[in-house]
Amino acid sequence: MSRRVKSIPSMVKNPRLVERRRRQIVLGACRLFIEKGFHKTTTREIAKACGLSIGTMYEYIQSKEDVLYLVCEYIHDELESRLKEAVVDTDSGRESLAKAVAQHFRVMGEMSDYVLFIYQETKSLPQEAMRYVLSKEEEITGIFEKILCKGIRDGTLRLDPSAAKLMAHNIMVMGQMWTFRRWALAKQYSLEEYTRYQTAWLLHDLTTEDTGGRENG
Amino acid sequence: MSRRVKSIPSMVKNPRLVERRRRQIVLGACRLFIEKGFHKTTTREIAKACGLSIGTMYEYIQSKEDVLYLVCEYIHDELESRLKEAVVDTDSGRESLAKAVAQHFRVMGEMSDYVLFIYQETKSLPQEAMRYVLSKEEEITGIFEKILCKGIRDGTLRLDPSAAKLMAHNIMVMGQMWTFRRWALAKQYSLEEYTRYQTAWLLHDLTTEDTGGRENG
Amino acid sequence: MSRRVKSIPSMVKNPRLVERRRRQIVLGACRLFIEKGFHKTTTREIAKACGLSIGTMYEYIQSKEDVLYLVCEYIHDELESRLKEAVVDTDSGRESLAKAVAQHFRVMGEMSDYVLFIYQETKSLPQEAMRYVLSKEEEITGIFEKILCKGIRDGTLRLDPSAAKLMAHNIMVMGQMWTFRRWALAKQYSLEEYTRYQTAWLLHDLTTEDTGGRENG
Amino acid sequence: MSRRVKSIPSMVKNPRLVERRRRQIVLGACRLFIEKGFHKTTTREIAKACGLSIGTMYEYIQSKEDVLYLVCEYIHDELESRLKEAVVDTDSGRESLAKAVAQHFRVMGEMSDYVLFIYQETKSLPQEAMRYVLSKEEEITGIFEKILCKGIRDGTLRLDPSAAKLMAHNIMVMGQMWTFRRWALAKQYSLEEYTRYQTAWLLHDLTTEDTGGRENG
DNA sequence: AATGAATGAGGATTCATTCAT
DNA sequence: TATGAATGAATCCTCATTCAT
Repeated sequence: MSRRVKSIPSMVKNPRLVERRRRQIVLGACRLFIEKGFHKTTTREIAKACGLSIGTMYEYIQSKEDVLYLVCEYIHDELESRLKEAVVDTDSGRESLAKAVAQHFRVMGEMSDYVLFIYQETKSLPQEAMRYVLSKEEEITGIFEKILCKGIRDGTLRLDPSAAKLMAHNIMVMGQMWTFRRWALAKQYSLEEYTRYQTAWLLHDLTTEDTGGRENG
Repeated sequence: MSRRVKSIPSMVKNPRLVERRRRQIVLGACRLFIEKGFHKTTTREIAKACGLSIGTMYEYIQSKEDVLYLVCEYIHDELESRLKEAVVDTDSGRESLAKAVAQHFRVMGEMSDYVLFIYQETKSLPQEAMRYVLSKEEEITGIFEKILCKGIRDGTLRLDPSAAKLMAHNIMVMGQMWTFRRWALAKQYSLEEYTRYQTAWLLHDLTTEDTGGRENG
Repeated sequence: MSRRVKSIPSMVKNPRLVERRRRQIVLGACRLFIEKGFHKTTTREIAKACGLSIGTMYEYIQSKEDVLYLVCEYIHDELESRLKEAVVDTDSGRESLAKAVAQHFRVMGEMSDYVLFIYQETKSLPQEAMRYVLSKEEEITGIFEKILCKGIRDGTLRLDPSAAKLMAHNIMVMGQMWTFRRWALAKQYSLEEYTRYQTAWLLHDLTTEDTGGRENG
Repeated sequence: MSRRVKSIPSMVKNPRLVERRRRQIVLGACRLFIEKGFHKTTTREIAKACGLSIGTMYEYIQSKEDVLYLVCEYIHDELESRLKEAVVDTDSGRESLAKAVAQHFRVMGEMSDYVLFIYQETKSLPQEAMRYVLSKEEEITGIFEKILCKGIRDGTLRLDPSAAKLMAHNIMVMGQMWTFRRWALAKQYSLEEYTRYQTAWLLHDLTTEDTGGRENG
């Protein structure tokens, strides 16, 4: 929940302008990074893509890695806000989960390339920036965790509370999986089918009695 | 099952030697790639790590990307053979699945770094090599698919046959997930707990009646 | 004696303002140049150090080299005026020399960093500016030359008149030497000892009979 | 006396070759540095001047500053060895001094540009390298100090022993002075006249009775 | 087969200076 | 007058690959 964003220093003072230019940079870079990957994209290409001169671009960032960070941050923000759209506090846990999962799959379908990119390039971030990006990922996962806990409390979901976090991660991955296995999955399933199967599995299980680590122990 | 390995040309004729040298290269490079990533590792470093001179190394490969390919291939072979160890044809589908899943989680736990690497750097392969690596991934997934189908046939597993492939992918990802979410999961779960929860979920579901895409449709 | 200062054009008309701003620039830049050297100091840093915006600063100069020139000029002016403080026309040559030399050493001790800077960066000036700075150096040397000539005329100093200019340079260098050899000299001598030894040598020689180029010829 | 040269790492293993190439680099760079100064010389220019490709050059150095160091080292070595040529152990202190001073002035006359360069660019060296270069300068100064001490011991020179080091520095500077004040001195004196006057002054003083710091104390 | 020196295109970044506001 | 955002040529350095020995 902490809004402590790693802030990147800029030579330019006007914060409004900084924000606008950085948005330009992010949008330009994002497209390129997804197309060619971070390492194979040159700073010159980024500058061109965002309509700034190389010098101007460097007024708003300190290094190419900063651009990567900005892009990751942007994608995560986008993912988070779009997921939150679907979460309404008045719903029951089960309803809330169903909606959130549906939205999650929808967003993953739409932002497929972005999520794949995050998966592949987060590791290229410097330490600190990476930590921030990962914490953001955890935060988003936390949305599902909270919903699951609510469902446990209001009795609409059946789940060992100590497995709630794990299940939240499972849900996250189940959505993201479309992005990094699409090359194989799409041969047989449409996104809709995929979503339907996965959702069914998920909700069926969470609605059925007796789950969670005791059978195999 | 296609053994059509993309073969990399070598200047050296003696195939025995080629194989030995390439093994050297793979082992040296693998360590470096995992430590620093493909792009941040230089060919000089690889040569040093595998105890060959730069010149000699280039007698056995044509480009740095070839090394990446060799490493990916090596990892996949390793993964596949270790998974296959646990698969015995005489078991029932359910037994076979239980064993394969257990082994899968075990291997993922042990080869964590390797799998993460595959996730992050496959994209850096040139087209053709990437296709091969992906086909290999599909092949491994196929092992689970086959087990699932067997279980469906012999009645020990309950699953919509058209969801078998999807479930196979789910199993694959569930194992790999430990590699790319360990940073978050390990805060709360040990690998053993993780394995237990996930396995339980999986098998519980596949043993329970009525799964697969109808509820939500 | 020539007051033909190379004048640097300014966009600003008000000469009072120009002078004030340039003083700001010189003081800010001087500190930075001494700390980091001319080349490693950026115009942005200079602007910041003198409390002006980059744009404003450039209203008062035409190039970074202009700043260097202004700083050199400032240092030379400072050196000259402080040296002249100690020169009184009514003294005999010998007395005058003793006082001037003492003051010279004192000033060199105090302005050590400045003098060192002049030694190291004058060469970075453009042709014309360099010529001016050198002429200024000659002018200061001229002060000693005049004193020596006076001493020759009034009989209080013994020196081949044709060696007067050379001896003036020697005196100059003897003072400046503390600035560029302090790293070695200060290990063994304090500034006071240094001054005493050097002054003694100098005056002893100029008071003794028969010096100057005949013995060795 | 310590021959502990700061050794610069090279990618190339053959030490003979390293030495040869570095000599090329030094000679090429030296000329350029003297012409244009260190900062205004680009690495490409250096590479061209020494007949190596930029890549090859960087096999033998690690940074542009390394080249500066090599050049400074080269100049100092040259200066030292040429000065030592003139020093013979069997001479008396006085004779030895006369010869050394003469040689010193001769060398300074010939290597004028080199010495000036050392004066102006030593400061651009990184810490450690600078320390080495300065220690070398002290070492050369030590040659004169030893001669002076010898002269004091054998009675051929009259000098307060505690001023010996200072006088050694004076001699060094007196020679170098031609390099950084030639622009003014040469207007009136030829190098020969200059040498004659300075030598006379120096030796006259050291041969006369009673010098050194007591008169003014 | 093995070696490692040579190559140079290409990349990230800096910074003096300009100019519209 | 003052400002500071914009510019892009210029710079140092890296590194995959080649090829003579």
